[in-house]
Amino acid sequence: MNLIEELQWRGMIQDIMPGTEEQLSKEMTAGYIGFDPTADSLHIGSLVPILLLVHLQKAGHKPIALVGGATGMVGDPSGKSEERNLLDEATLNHNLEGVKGQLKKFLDFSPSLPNAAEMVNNYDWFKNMTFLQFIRDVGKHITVNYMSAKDSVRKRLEGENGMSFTEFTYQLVQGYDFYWLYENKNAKLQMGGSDQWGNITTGTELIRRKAGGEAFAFTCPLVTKTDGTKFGKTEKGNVWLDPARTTPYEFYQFWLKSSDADAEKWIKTFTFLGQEEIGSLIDQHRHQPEQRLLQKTLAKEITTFVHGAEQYDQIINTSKGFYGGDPIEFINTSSDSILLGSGVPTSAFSSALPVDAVTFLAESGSSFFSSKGEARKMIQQGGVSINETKVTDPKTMIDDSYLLKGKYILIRKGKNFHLVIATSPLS
RNA sequence: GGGCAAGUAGCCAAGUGGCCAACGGCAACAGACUGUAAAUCUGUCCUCUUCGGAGUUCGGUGGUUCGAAUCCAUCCUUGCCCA
Repeated sequence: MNLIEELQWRGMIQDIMPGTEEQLSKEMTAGYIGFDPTADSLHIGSLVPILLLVHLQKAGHKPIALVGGATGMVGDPSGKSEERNLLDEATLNHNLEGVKGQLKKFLDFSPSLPNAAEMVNNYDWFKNMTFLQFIRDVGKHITVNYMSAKDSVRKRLEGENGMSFTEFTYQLVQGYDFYWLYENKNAKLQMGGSDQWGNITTGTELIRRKAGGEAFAFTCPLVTKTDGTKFGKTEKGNVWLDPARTTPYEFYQFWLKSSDADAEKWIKTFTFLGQEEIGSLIDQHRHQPEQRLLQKTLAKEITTFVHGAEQYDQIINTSKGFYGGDPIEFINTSSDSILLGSGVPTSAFSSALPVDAVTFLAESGSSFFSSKGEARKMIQQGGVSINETKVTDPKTMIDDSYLLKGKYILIRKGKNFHLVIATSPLS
């Protein structure tokens, strides 16, 4: 199975330019993907592009990860119905560093490799480019008619919000990236999410017209959930790759909670397991869905890939402790480092016990209960347990007798476990 | 610069003088059912609350009125058309 066939099987190819497969089987090819520095960490939406680069490298080709120091200053209109706000330079630089640091973990940059991965920043070739230079050397080759025909542009022209010249220019800026990499790094392939197709083809067009060369591209479908809601969100927001933003434990739990239908799709896309193995996993899962074998495997593979095997072991231990048996028992018998190490959501309670349950929850420092009113409502709806006992009366008093190991209290909102550390218990 | 249209809660979107914290849908959270699924049904969903209420909203500001998201003036933003 060649690279394209494999990616197709994994459901990672949406559009592909004719000749791409031939190019890839002909010679070692450098291919790139751009990452936007819209935040200082990538989130799991960027995982698919990262995996594309990894697959590319595994197949013997050279992956180039481009961070958009220049394009990030402009703002990609693709998939956006409104004009984007520009980031200031300090934020941009901060984000760039964060994103670069993460990308480094996933690819092999060893200089000894013939197909060593490379990281570039398009700011490097744009910083000295003048406006006049750009419109003479680049803009001249592409017609406005061509640019306007792109979906990302057309939708905005037809829509109610219009589009600034800056965003209109974006595809040309990105197109020039491809051209530059083609000329300087011999990059003949660009990949990206399917929303990037329009921008990508502007690049190949530019290469054709300006350099008389031929370049290739394919895109991957955007990851969706079967129920149509947005992928990659939890109660607390985006799922990030940065353990400081989304703890490995929460990361693992995100995948573990995926639905059967999603798990079947995602295990192909997000893991490196082979066709046969996945086939048999799906088969087993269908016979015994309650085992959640697919979800467990999916979560294990991705968590290991992103956070490492050691973290995974710790998480699995914690997860089993909380969900498998008796959480109270687990807390009582585990060391602090095991309890806290992998990142079960925790918070510190700072007032003195005893207090009533509502106040306790509201002041637990937890993002799960933002106010007394909310805590009360949750209790009244039957959504709160303290130390695994459902709280039904908002006036329940929480005192020292609730403390586990003299300092912990286990709160549960819905199915989320949450550890509160009482720091100043009444004695 | 001129003409027309629009700006409502996280998003979409009703309301066009009092019954409006504002119909409905989506998303989100919780409950039941389950497999830490999905689907379905139920509740919550501006903020705070001693659950009795209290406070702040409908682009901004001023006005008319007993009373405005709704009327008037003006400003801002956006789109379309004309110059």
